[in-house]
Amino acid sequence: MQANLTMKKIAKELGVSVSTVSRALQNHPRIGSLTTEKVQKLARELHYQPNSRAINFKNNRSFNVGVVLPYLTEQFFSIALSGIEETLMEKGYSVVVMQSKNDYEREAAAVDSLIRHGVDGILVSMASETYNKSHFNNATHKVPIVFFDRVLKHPRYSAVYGNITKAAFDAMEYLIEKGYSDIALMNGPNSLQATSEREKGYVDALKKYNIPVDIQYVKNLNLTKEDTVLKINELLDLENRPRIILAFHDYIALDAMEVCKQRGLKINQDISFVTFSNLSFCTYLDNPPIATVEQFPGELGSSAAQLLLEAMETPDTYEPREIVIEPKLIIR
Amino acid sequence: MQANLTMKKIAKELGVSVSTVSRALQNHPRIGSLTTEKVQKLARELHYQPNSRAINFKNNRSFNVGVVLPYLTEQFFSIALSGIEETLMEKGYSVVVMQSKNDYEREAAAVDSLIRHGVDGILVSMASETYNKSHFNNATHKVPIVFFDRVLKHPRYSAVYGNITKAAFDAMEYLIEKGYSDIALMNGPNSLQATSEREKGYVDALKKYNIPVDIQYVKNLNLTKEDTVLKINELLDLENRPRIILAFHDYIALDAMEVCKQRGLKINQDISFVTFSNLSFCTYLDNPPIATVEQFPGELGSSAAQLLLEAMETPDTYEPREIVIEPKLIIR
DNA sequence: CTGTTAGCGCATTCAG
DNA sequence: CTGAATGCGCTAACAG
Repeated sequence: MQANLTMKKIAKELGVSVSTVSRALQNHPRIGSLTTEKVQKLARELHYQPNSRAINFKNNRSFNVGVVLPYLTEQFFSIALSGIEETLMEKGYSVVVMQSKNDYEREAAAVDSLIRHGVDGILVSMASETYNKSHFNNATHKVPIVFFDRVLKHPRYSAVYGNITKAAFDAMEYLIEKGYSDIALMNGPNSLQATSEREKGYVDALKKYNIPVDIQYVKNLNLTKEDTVLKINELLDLENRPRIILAFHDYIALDAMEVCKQRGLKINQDISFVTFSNLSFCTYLDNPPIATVEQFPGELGSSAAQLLLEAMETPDTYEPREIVIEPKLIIR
Repeated sequence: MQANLTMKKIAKELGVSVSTVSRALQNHPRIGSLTTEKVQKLARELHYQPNSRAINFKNNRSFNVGVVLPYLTEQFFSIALSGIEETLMEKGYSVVVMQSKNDYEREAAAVDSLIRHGVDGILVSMASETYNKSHFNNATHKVPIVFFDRVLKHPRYSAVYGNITKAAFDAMEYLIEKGYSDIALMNGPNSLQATSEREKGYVDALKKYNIPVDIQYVKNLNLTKEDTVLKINELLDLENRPRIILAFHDYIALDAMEVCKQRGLKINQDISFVTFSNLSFCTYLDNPPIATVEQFPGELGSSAAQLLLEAMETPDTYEPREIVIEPKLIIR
């Protein structure tokens, strides 16, 4: 564990100066080929590794990028992270990851910690409990920030997100055209931008087909299982209970399905689901959601990473902007 | 994006020396409380942030830890990573993550890249295709390495892993006591240590109950879907096809179940499954595996992180060692 | 072609 | 109590 083989030692060993070693190691043209050879040979023999901390320091770059997301254990985010990692790795960057657990304090601490750890840029998918944006403002004075999926829409920031309004509209239109009615919406928390967008798509589609919007059919969830159980029960207790439920994501649908089954309803017969995410395991269900909106989390992540790369590598010409990834309705 | 507010500037501003600023900022006792106050006030107003790259350089520490694992998108690993992140975050470390995609070259490149990025330690869950260990040997000269789950057993390295032999034995014993016979094993790739351990537990249990080991019942898979389909078909083609299948993990079981259904077999009636992982969504299946071995990936990750912390913080007294996490058989 | 020097930001030792 | 000087490892401008 000797991390202290510096150029100085190999310079002394060879009786040359440190700068000669430095130059020889980077194949500087103005160094004699004999010297270069000699230096490189010894460096190899001694397993010389340049001290990255010194280089980071000197260049004021770390080639590290921070990622802050709600939960690593949610497949949506781990897929996004995977896309991020692949994109950045190709360009020689490493990914430093932190979980906010949807908590504002943790998110602020994570952003702060990343800055202190010296990352060159930050990717964020916001915590649902984030009510105050000052931690982003502070951070953006030091490094560029790009949001993905759970974005902060503001001219100062770049953001990559799915067109949720259209996705919701398309899903509704598909269902309505298919002849379904009594469609309820189990939406996300108020704090998420996507929640109002999803509601808009839902309402727009109903309006287009002159179907009255029943306010009782629209529920916002806080994403805990208890709340899901509560809200699905409320929906099932309505005198005209919904035939179809548009669910925030697959896990909400699965939890709701359980309640339905307990109450004696047959899935995809008495009641069906459409979800906003396409988790691989749903194909294994005997009665999966009849349709699902694929949001391409890997693309979201890698597009955000691309934007960040641009922001980091050409900061002078970089202008914050938004990229919209079109989700795709998948009929099962 | 001005990342260049140094102590020098605040020293000049206040007409004191840089060293005074440095000391004031760390509440050095030998600095006048007025000066300290004055310095800290200005630092706060100017949003002074110490340059972490300079500090890393000076202390020869980065408080970054590298994690190399096969796939972020596999829930087992994302849960492990989550455990790692939680444990390290508490101690002020950040996590740099890289995927090996089970490829030796990528794994070696990842380890190398982490070293170059200046991490203080590395956690590894080995790629299944890793045949050469020299990248670990090189790395361990610079920073400590701890393996988790897919471990390299060697006195030089610490490792945290599940007791797979016992888990397999327990699962088998449960099945045998329950009266099941004709139990097949869809195991992992040869390259994984756990594969032979699982086979040992399987064989040991059969021997204990004087049941002959049928070599045709034991299949090693390469974890591609095609191979899974191939091997389950081979098993189903046997004249006495298995009644129970012990599967490497849930996704193998799910893919195998599909084939079974296509061939007209009823799951949990004609054929049942037991798996080596407890993925949350299995509880939503209509016919889930009848039992599963919970391996506590989060614990594996956080225990490995603990060992690494010890190795990094008290390198002089640290001795590599192994921690075994006992898996738990969960009957559904 | 190669050596000397300076400097990145900070902590620390040595002087006052 | 405070300032000046030093050095971490490396690169690069400046001199030969």
